Amino acid sequence: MEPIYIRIFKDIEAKILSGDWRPGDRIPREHDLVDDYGCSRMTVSKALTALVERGLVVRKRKTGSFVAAPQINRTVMDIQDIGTAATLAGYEHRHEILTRKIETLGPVEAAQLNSIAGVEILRIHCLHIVDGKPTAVERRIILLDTVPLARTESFVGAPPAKWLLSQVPWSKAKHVIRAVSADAATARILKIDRGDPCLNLIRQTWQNDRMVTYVEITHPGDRFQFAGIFHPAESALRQQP
Amino acid sequence: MEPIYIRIFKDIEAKILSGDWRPGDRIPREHDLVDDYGCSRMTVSKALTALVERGLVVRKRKTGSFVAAPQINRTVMDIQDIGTAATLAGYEHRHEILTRKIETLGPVEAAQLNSIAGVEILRIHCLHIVDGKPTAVERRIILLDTVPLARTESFVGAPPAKWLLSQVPWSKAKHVIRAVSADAATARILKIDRGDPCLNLIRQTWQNDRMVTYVEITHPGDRFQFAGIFHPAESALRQQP
DNA sequence: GACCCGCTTTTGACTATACAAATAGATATA
DNA sequence: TATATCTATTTGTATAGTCAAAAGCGGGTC
Repeated sequence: MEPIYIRIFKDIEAKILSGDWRPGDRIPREHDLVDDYGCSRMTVSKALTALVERGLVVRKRKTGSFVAAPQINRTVMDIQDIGTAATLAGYEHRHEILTRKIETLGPVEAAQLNSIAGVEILRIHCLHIVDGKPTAVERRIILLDTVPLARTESFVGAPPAKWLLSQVPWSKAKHVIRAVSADAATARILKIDRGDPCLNLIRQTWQNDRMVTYVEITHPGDRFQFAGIFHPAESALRQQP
Repeated sequence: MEPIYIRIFKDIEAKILSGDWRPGDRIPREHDLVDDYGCSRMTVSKALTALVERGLVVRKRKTGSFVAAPQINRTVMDIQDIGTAATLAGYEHRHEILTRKIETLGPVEAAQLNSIAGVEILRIHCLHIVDGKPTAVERRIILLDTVPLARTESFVGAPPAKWLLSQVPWSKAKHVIRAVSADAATARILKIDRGDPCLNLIRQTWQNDRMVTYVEITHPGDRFQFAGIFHPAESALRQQP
């Protein structure tokens, strides 16, 4: 028999991850959940505390509890929203959409992504420019099945990573980081020499086992690095500021 | 006024991070903590739950709660114990200590590491060989002040990363990941060509604001990558298996 | 309008207690 | 001796409340 607080946790998590409750939505008050589940407030509170810890919920006295804005707040992901990182470091950042087209996923790529051939995808190539210098090429595939709104999104206002994050909470992410030599096309776009070392990041994201996006980001080795400071303690205890 | 459960959390955390209570040591029973702090068992339990979440404590019915074996279980770190990663992937792994000497930290390096010149350090160069191929050069500095036992450790049995982990729990870590070209020395050791792309990882670790170690690991780009799958949910709820 | 005051809602911390589940160690049995 | 059974200990979940702190809201005063 599953503990009640875990049932509550999973129920709410499911509502959020499925997109049923969207970022900013208010979630039921503790008292209502007490009524719904027929349990004590401590039990509800335990579930909500875990959801805050998980990063899906924010709570505020008097106002209530809300679905949190999805955030890349853990693990490597911290490092990888180029725009935010650049802004934080005090640099000016802009991006250019190089190509943007709707296709169907071919069999080879489907196998590679562990997805199914024939589904509709949006393929985007995007260049990131930080401090006036080309700093990353982003080659991305978005599954239109999972994110239908992407079909009409131009990505001019916010780059794909940022836009996606505001649309879809992720439940699983896979990363690969490697060093590669620049191929001809990449070298031309980034204005570096062929063969120069590049930092290559691949990220694939799922929402409840439905693939959301696959992206490969290539940085010139001399113009970018991933950096992060980790205090493992911080996450466990979160006193209000 | 700080909540009691946070006081308990911090007290125990401090005992563990200072090395006062060592991995495997039993920590006071909940009932004893109740007496010590003059609070209810629920409050103690909340603190202990947070410590489990933080990864510092394991609890077991009937037997009690214990200081957890330090583990690299979060963030990028998952990926970076070469030996473990190699073994998991089914490869044979061994390492060779190339050089090992005790020095004092020079002013330039001290500034670079944000440490103080003149302190005694152990400098180690180490080669990692996976599946018969040289896969990483590790250049490491260990502060003998913080880790006195390192003075007499040969690192033949366990490579420095693993040995350190068993000795010192970390409270803060800083990472940098970049792509670089192999310099002459690195190329020779790794048996690659000068200029080949390499994945370069720098990690600096502290225990309570005392620096523990600084390490730079260089991988041939074609022979190594960091990969990881993240389920942000897992950490928040930890049901007993 | 600008400011202060108090009311009300909602979460935050905590208590004292109860019973359940796991299990190490002792005891009894074949 | 080996195995099954019991028991005591310790954590795990849950209850049903209390009091406190934050903060939105409205009213009154100047």
